[in-house]
Amino acid sequence: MASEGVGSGGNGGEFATVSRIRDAAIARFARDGFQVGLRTVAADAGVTAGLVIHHFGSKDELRLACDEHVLETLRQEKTKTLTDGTGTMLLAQMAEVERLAPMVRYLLRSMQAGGELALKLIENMIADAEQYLSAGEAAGVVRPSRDRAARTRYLAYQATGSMVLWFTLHGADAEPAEFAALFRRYIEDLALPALELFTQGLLVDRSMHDEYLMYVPDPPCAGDADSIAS
Amino acid sequence: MASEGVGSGGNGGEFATVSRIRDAAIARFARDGFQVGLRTVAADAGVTAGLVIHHFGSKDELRLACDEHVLETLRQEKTKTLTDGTGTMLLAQMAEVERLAPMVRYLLRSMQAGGELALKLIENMIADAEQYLSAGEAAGVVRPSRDRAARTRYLAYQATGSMVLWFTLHGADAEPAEFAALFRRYIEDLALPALELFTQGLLVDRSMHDEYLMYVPDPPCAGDADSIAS
DNA sequence: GGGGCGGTTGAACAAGTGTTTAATCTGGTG
DNA sequence: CACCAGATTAAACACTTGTTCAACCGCCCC
Repeated sequence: MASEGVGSGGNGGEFATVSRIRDAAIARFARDGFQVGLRTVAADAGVTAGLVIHHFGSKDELRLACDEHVLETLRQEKTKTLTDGTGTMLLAQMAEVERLAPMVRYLLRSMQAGGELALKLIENMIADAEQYLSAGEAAGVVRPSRDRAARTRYLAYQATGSMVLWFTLHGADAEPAEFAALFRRYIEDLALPALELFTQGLLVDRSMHDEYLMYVPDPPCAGDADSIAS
Repeated sequence: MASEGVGSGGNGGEFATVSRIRDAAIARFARDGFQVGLRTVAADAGVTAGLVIHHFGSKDELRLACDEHVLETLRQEKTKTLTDGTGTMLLAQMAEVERLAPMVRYLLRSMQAGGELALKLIENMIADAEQYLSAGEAAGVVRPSRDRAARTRYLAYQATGSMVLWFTLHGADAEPAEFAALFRRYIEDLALPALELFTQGLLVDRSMHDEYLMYVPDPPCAGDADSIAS
C-alpha cells in the first residue's frame, strides 16, 4: 500500500487524504498548540475524527508523523537553515520563510512544549554549530573558547530559547499570515544587539570573568588559560 | 476577618484553607503545568474540587491568585533576584533557592505557557536590567551600545529564554526535590560561556558587524557610530 | 438551646476528550 | 453482476474537564 507517487494514474486524490490530514494537523498544531482537539484537526482536513484515528492509530502517532515530516522536509529543504552558529539569523535571510512558516512555527511549538523532537532538534543544532564554530576558529574569525563544547551549547540555547520565548509572548495568537512578518521583526529587533555582543562583548574588562574563574572549584581546560587571557 | 496570625487562640486552621489551596496549586502547577486538573490540586490541598471553585470562583481566577502571590512573594523577597543584568546568575548565588524553588519553577512554567504574568515579568526584568546596564555604563564597566534599549531587551530574552528552554527540555518531569540541584547545574554549565562571551565577544574582527550596518536600511543612532567603532 | 452562616462535601451536570464500533459508500476484480 | 477491500462516516463509549447544586457540619451569636 501507499507505494505509488503523486503522479499515478487515478485522479491523484485517492491516498492524498492521509497527507492532507497530516498537513492540516501541522498547521493547526503550529497555530494553536498540541492541546487542540482531534475534531478540529479533522475539520480542517475536511474529514472526521474517526478517520484520523483510522489512518494514524492515535493522536500521539499523528503528532509523531507530523514531527517526522516537518523534520524531514526542513532537513532536505536546507540543512543549515537552523543550524548555523547563531542559529537564527541565516534563517531570516532566506526568502522562503513565507512558504515554510507553518513548519517553522510547528518547530517553535515543539520547543515550547518539549518532548522528543525538540530535544533531537537542539542536539542537531548543537552538533552543527560545533562544526561551524570550529571552522570559524580555524579560519581565525571566531575567538577560541576555554570550553568549546560548553560555549556551543550555550549559544544554541540562547539563540533558540530567546526565539521561542519571544514567540510565546508576542506571537502566540497571531494569524498564520502574520507569522512571517513577525519573524522578520524578531530578527530585525535582535540582529544588531546580537552582532554587537558577538563583536565587542558586554564588559569592558576581564575582572568579572577572572573572578569567576578564581571562585569556581574546577576551571575547565586550565592548561590553555594563558592562550585566551593574552 | 483575616486579621489574626498563625498563633491565634483557635486551632489556627480556620482560614488557612484558602492559602493552603493556593500554595498547593502553585506547587502542582509548577510541577506538572497548568493543564493539570482541579481535582488534583484539590487533593494536594486535602479538599474537594468544589471548594476550590467556591473560594476562587474559577480555575483561571485560581491561577491569577497564584500569579499574584508568586509575584508579590518574590518581589518582597528580593527585587533584584531575577532582574540583574544577566538575569540568572545572581539568582544562583543565593542560598534560598531551595526554599523558593516552587516559586521559581512556577515562573518558568508561566514563561513556558505565556500569558499575562510572563509578559509583565519580562517587562519588569527589562526595566530593571536597563537600570543595571546604565549604571554599569556610567561606572565604565559595561560597554556602550549602539542601541541600548534593543540590547537590554536582547539580553533579557536571551537569558530568560535559554533558561526556560533548558528546563523545558531537561527538567520537565523532575521531582521537586531535584529542582534546586538542576538549577545549580544549569547555572554552572552556562555561567562560564556567558561570562566569556560578555568579556571577549565571539568574533575576532568587526567585519560582520559593520557589514550588517551597511546592509540594514536605517541604522539606529548613526550619530555616535564613531564613539563605538573607535 | 435555636438560628443562621460560612466552610465543606459529594453528587450531578454539560461539555469536551481520544477512541471504538458498526454501518455506509465507493471502486476495482473475479 | 456479485463481491470484497478499503475509505469514510455517524454514533456511541468511557473518561476527564470545569462548574453547579443541594445538603451537611460546626461554630458564633442572640
